[in-house]
Amino acid sequence: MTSKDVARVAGVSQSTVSYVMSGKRPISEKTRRLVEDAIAELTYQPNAGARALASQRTQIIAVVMPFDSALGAAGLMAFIEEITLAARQHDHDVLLVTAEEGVDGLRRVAGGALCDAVVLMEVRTDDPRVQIARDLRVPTLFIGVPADTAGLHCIDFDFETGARMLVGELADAGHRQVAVLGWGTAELNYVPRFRAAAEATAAARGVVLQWVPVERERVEAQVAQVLATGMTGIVAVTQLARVVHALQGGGMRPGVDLDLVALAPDADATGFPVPVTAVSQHPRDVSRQAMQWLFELLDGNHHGPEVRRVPASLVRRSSVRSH
Amino acid sequence: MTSKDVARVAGVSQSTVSYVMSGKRPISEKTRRLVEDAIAELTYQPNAGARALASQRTQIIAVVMPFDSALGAAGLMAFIEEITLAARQHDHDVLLVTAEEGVDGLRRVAGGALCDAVVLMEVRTDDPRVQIARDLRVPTLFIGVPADTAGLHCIDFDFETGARMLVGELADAGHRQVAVLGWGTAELNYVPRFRAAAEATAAARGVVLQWVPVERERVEAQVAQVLATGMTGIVAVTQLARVVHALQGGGMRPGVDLDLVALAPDADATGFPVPVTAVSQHPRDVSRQAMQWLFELLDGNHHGPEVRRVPASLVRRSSVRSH
DNA sequence: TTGTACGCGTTATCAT
DNA sequence: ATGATAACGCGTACAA
Repeated sequence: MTSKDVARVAGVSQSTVSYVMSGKRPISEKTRRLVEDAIAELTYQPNAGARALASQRTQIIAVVMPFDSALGAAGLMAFIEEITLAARQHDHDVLLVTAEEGVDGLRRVAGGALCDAVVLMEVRTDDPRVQIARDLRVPTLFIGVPADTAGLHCIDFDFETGARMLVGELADAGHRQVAVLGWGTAELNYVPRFRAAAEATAAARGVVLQWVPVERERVEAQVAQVLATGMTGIVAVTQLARVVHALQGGGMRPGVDLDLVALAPDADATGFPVPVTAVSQHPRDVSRQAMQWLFELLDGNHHGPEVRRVPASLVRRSSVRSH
Repeated sequence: MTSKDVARVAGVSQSTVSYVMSGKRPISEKTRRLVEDAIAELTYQPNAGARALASQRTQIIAVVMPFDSALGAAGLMAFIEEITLAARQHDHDVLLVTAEEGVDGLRRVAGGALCDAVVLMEVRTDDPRVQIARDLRVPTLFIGVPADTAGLHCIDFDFETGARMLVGELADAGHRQVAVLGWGTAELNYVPRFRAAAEATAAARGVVLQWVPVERERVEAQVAQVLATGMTGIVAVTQLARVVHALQGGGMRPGVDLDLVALAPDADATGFPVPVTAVSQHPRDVSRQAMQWLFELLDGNHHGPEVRRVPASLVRRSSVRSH
């Protein structure tokens, strides 16, 4: 089924069929109906390859995705879901690219004209893909803020403000020293961003901050170690479930024996007997805004390169004693 | 950068470039080097649209995916990861289609020649997409077994055997009545499959089976209700984390005060203080085998329509008292 | 072993 | 308002 067939059935020229579909030319009501009827009768659908070749537009967004993220599987799925939804709303599809393909993956999808734009997740502080992205023929959106953002479009959750809020909350509760159960890596872009802001806030508020790089399999031991020092102000930024487990194991009840705040999705923070005061990374907001921006770029609304942050907000629950 | 440019630089014809890349024609060592050097020099990459148009092959697999699955986010990610990896190994890419698009999504990607094949997840017992898939121009693989499989290619985990193993394990442990904390819906294809097998096994072993359709937010209450009946043999097929929590809350220790078996990924089953005897759905095995099959179909190895099952296996851990 | 020429199904520029 | 017609970039039958 090609547009030629439609043209034959409708008794018009092939180009008329094309113009009826694109609406880029005034068409008389009569021939419009003729063509539309033929399209319906033949259940015609334009060939994506031919359209891409002729129009230089694939209607495809490539998404470079990590498979094990500090966000967790649920966070990743939320990202993908929002991105796909937004794409479809703009008549685009989503092509999945694994982070494992690295720099080559970027080159492949952009260079081969497989896509009209790229969304890059789980950006590293010093990310080799940044270099490539700068002179790609397609607009590229970074979810995350690498060290050198010159010429880039970056958007991310405002980890800095989030860190300030969490440390501030414990400082407000009267703590003079707090432990931050932090990420074990420093490569992910937001880790140093979060950490620096947390430490600056601590310094400004006159509290001593101890950064504990959490290892997935040693959470219990590490929490026990922190508790042993008599510390009663804790910020958990990852592995919240295991941390809560470990605290309970140590006989310490959040909101009673100690104060716990977390960086975690609302679903996670409310999933425990004691709901946890937390800042959410709002993965859905981030991806929604990212896609909105991306389509503005595709529509030629040329905002220059820029770094955008999605506002942080803290929700108070019962894991911190009122004061 | 087109193959024409490469041809000019290499001093050969455009078709020679094409044949060098496809290997579908003997090429002299000399011209091969000429062409390959030119390709490298220009960092040439063939245009995907043009290639698809000429070859009638897009090198793209469409994956129709649910965003909230009974599998959980981690299970879904495992599927996507394996599918994407397998696709890349066969020089294909993955296009994401949301289950929300339903029947139209299928028609869109297949009819528009956007993809060479379709993988369909989270199939329902009575799935409207089955009808469409039968006369699609591209091979379609169902992950899951709908009621009417005539003319379809279906593959799934062997839920039937899994059910037998789990109920059998509790029967072996001497239980004369067991509660199955099951899925709350009956629409998903594997729910009735699992349930029927579980009930058949129970009947054959002379045990009374109580099927409890679990509701995400009422797990605690439902577990309490089951415990109140004095039941000490439990099969959890979903929401394992919440179930374990609820049991602990009720003061019942798996492997001590009662016997618990589960249908759950190994990672989940071992994530608790008491590791749980479980049958894993092996999402990675399922998707790997699915993709292998799919590419056999694409390569023209025409196995007829068929239903395949990925073997179940039970791993004994300490949530069941030895006997 | 290599080159020529056509077709794939659109979009878009000329004409009319 | 509509119809020819020329790209778009690649694959491949046909020639040489």
